[in-house]
Amino acid sequence: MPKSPANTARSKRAGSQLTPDAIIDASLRIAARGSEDAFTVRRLGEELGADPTAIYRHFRDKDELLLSVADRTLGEVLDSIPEGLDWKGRIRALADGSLAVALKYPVVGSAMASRTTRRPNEFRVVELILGAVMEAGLEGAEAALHYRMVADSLLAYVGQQAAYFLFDAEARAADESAWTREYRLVDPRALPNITRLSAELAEVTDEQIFEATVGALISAIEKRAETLRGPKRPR
Amino acid sequence: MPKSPANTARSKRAGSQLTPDAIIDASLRIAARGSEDAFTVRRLGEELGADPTAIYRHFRDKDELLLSVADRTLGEVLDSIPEGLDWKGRIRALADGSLAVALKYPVVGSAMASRTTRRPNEFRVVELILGAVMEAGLEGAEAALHYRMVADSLLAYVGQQAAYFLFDAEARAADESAWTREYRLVDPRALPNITRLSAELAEVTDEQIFEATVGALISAIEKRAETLRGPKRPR
DNA sequence: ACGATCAGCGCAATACCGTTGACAACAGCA
DNA sequence: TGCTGTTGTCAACGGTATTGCGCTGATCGT
Repeated sequence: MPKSPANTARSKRAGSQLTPDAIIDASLRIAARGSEDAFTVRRLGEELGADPTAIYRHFRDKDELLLSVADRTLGEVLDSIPEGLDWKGRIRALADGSLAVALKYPVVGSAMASRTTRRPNEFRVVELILGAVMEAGLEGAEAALHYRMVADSLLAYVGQQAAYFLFDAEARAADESAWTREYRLVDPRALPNITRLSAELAEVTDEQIFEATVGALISAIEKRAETLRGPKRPR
Repeated sequence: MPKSPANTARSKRAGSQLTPDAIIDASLRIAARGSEDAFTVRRLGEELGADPTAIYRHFRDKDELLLSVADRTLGEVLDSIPEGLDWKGRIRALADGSLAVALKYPVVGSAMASRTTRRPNEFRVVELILGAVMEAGLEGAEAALHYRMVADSLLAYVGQQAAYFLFDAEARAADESAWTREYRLVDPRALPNITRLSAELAEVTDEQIFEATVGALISAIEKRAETLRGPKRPR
């Protein structure tokens, strides 16, 4: 019963066509097709040219596969972050990279928004954010709290964007035109602010919103660090 | 054979036992049971004492039902916000109320995080947030942008919390103990920050994180309003 | 007052989905 | 050579949302 003793000496005769990595690759190919192609076990089998259920020889269930896929994409994000940035730059790079990869593989981004993979690359992300908030000047419980703020907010936001992106283009277009249209048709007496700002509301872009959100998180860290540093020498 | 003798009174034109409101009520009862009871069409039929497919006489599909349910809960949130609060108070009340109701009906909260209902109560929320950011001193495109920042961030965060809450208690407990356990077992050379802060990381509470996040959003609005107001009279 | 209409409901069936158990082929080892 | 365990295939199960058909009973027109 060589169930899973660590030795295994993988060199010898990996008699299988299917490897975890190959399955993850195929999953990413499907995920990259977004809403045009559902990410199902059967579809995955097709992509691999194998029986769908063969996947269960390598992953306990679809959830475990998804976690592995998510960890791979997390690695993509981390590797895209250049060296030598200051703490704000690292957080911005992490945010931008996360959003980009979540929109590239929307199914993964949306499914993992409320999960924790507990795999290697997740720890690297934690380490990165913690390092950033500590460089900003926070310590101990304050650093831990602000790490969670950044991580949770970012993950939630990015996951939500991915889920929204997963709507097929048709439904999304209807959704957005409805916004601009219905905002103008609203009762001006009951909803004066919407009426007044209907034009501006229609013109806000996702990029602006994301930038503002990330900026808010960074400012919060900065401000907290200043407050904690300041009391001896009030400015 | 009329299904159940109960209704009768229903004067005219309401020969049906099932009404949209009754279905929404039943949906909320199921949703309130969280992860103990899946929110499926079949279960809903059971709850109503009717055939599951009868629901389709009142809602086009499950999605439309969910949107209606979500709008009802949005109303709950809005009605819980007291009069006479300043803009910060109103945003905090909206945030707290949204989180509370999303945790009360986690299935609804998680499913609607990336959707827009385009129903009456959603407009009321938009109006409320817009009013708040304008009272804070923002106008036009700036007001629209910061409304979206607050709305999107809040919805995403709250939805993510609801989704996480939906994990059954067993899995969640394993998840959390794993956090505290694995953070201590991590390689201290590769991940020094995690190692150093493992104790503090385990002690951060959800309430602290939510408070910090909402505070960051409010601060961002305040700061932006100051910047825009300030240029003539730099402090 | 009576018959026609028709909305609301139950029932059976459809098309998916993830997952499992039994079986066959095949590699490595004794 | 035969044993054993891994890996892929196949068929099937129980779950999901949804749809088409037929019945029934209340409503309405006459």
